[in-house]
Amino acid sequence: MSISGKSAAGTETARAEFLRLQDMLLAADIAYHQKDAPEISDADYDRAKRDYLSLLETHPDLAEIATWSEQVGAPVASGFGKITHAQRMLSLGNAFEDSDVADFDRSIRNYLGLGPDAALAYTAEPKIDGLSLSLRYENGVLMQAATRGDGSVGENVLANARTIADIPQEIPGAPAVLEVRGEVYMSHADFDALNARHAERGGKTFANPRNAAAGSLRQLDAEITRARPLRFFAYSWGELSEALAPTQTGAIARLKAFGFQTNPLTRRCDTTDALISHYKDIEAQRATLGYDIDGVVYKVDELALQARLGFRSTTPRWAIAHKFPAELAWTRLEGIDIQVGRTGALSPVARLAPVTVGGVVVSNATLHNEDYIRGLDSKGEDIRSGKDIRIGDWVQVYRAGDVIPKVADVDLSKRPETSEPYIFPHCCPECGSDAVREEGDAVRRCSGGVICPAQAVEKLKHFVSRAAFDIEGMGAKQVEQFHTDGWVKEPADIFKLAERYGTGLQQLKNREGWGDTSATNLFAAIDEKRNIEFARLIFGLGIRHVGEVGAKDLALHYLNWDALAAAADRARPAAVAHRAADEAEERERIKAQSEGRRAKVKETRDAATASCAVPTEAAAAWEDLTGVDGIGPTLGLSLSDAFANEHERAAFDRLLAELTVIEPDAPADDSPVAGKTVVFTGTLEKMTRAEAKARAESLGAKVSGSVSKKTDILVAGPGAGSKAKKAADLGIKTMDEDGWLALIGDA
DNA sequence: CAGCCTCGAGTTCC
DNA sequence: CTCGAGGCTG
Repeated sequence: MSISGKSAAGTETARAEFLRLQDMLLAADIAYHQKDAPEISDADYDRAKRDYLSLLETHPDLAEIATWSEQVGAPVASGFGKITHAQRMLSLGNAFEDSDVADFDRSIRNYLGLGPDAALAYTAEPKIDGLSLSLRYENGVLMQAATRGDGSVGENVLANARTIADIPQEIPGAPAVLEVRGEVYMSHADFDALNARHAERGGKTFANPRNAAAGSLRQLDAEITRARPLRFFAYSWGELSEALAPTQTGAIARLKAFGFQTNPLTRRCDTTDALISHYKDIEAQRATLGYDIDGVVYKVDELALQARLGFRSTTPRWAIAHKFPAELAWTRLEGIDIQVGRTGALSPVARLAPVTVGGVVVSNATLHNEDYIRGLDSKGEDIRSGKDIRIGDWVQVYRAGDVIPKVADVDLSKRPETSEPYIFPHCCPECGSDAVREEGDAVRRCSGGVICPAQAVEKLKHFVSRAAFDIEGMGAKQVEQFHTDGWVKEPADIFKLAERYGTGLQQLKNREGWGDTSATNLFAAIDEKRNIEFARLIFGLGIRHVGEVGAKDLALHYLNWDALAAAADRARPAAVAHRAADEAEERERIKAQSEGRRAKVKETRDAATASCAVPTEAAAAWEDLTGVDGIGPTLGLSLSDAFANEHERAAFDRLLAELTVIEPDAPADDSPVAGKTVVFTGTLEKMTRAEAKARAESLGAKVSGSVSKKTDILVAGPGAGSKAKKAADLGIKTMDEDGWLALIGDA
């Protein structure tokens, strides 16, 4: 089935062949995704896909009649280029209650140092339920259209954005660089018409306008997007070569003048009461707006204040989304399954009679943990007026944040008489080991450790996941298959796959789910990751409490594997002593409680530590480890345990033998205060303490509350007292607020 | 030592 | 996206 002809006659043949392949792929997708029953073998599917794509390459005109595109789950080699946002596209914090809005206002006033009665204006606008899009204009010409992606890197859907009537192609008189952000959405009327059209032709229909908009915007063929009635509201901006206006309100007016649609329900509000009242207004109009909204967004109006407030790790401090109450649905709870996670956590999942909630059919929902089923929260307080959840119950389901299905409530009047309280298993459903719940812990965990196959599989899934080794073509399914076969028991085995089983690929090729291409691609993808960044390696190990951020912190501190392993080894005696002290303290607490007296915490800890005789070297290594920003005793202990466990350590060594670790660059110092420890004391007149801290940290400085030997700079305002004196005694560089601002170039 | 913020680990559906 | 818990700040 090789196709190469480009002659006129060849083109006719190519066209027919193209349509044949397209039908085959579409049918196979439907069979696979909707009926869960593949009609052709994966090898045939792979071959058809490859031929289809190569035809499309040799005959670009075929794009006009192309309707098949690779689905989610296929290798990421989609037709869209990656775009790194000049300014990150963040999400918003949420408010559900009026009191959350009051908290939002209070924390802003705190941060800015404003009293409760000082003037502070906000804007309020409907939150459109669509997809956000960032449009970049250079010298007034639309150059890029990027989806949000993970917030840092999105996809360029420029060709598709150009087909949207609400998006101007050119903006005369725009700043040299103008990034406009807003929401792509589909109106109810257009959505209904589109689905009717699709249904008529026997095509698939979309579950809701949001999915329809998302599916339309991500078409590889812009002509398909053109036929979809997408719209766009502008509400924000990214990089700008010049400011649009001094206020949010003014900036939105400018965007409107540039030719964008802006939401007519956007209002400026002077008080939180005005915000809430506008929220109620919008909520009342919700059904007649003609498009989906899921709440109201509040923003600080003054842009200078927005700049001062800045951002937390994932959300701006100056904006919040006040969400409408979630849609609810009732259905029957048919069963409760227990899943075993990577750390051994047993999580109950509700199996539900399928029900539509918020435009999506839901048949699974999380039940969180043992206590949640019983009707208790983490503090042991009643959350469902005493009602537990039982199999057979009529339960109320909603999608938390309009995404994750949750079981919220139970209808006791419909409870079967024969029903009994659910008994949470006390042993692991996968390996049979005891499942224990530690004091004060909400989760029950399988104690099987290395012998539990479920934990092993989940650890492997974690290892290949996006933030860890990110091995393309090796997803959950493949990991499960390889593990069942006994080919991959631990991460190191992944790198031995080709050598052990791949000669000629014969064994793999004959398996279900594997074609020639996918096997070759997989081995290439695996080889690619033999060179791995140190932080990804640490994260990939799956040590409890060591997540993406903790792994990065450790990588930056220790720089290479040997240093990390040596630190863990050296600190071991101190780690053991720390745990002994913890346990002694726990025993003392229990004893003190039963004797009705206060626990002697400090004495107990000291005694326990003393009896362990920790060498100074170990104590120093432990101090160094737990002194890393964000690394405390819990994480330190967990790390120490992993390296001290001989099974785990041997597995680490086997893995390391397969890899070349890319070590991080030593921290750059492009700012005069990078890496310095700074203390602020006295009254600050040009900024609040929170602001000063956030600004210093953004420049790579560490801000501390007290002066010590480690302090590099003391910034002393008027009224500085003991700290200034101590700094003088220690000979620490001291400056006033202006000196600091000059140093960091913020004068 | 309490209260905040961030992180980790869990989850669903497309 | 949410919850719980770890770590840091005031």
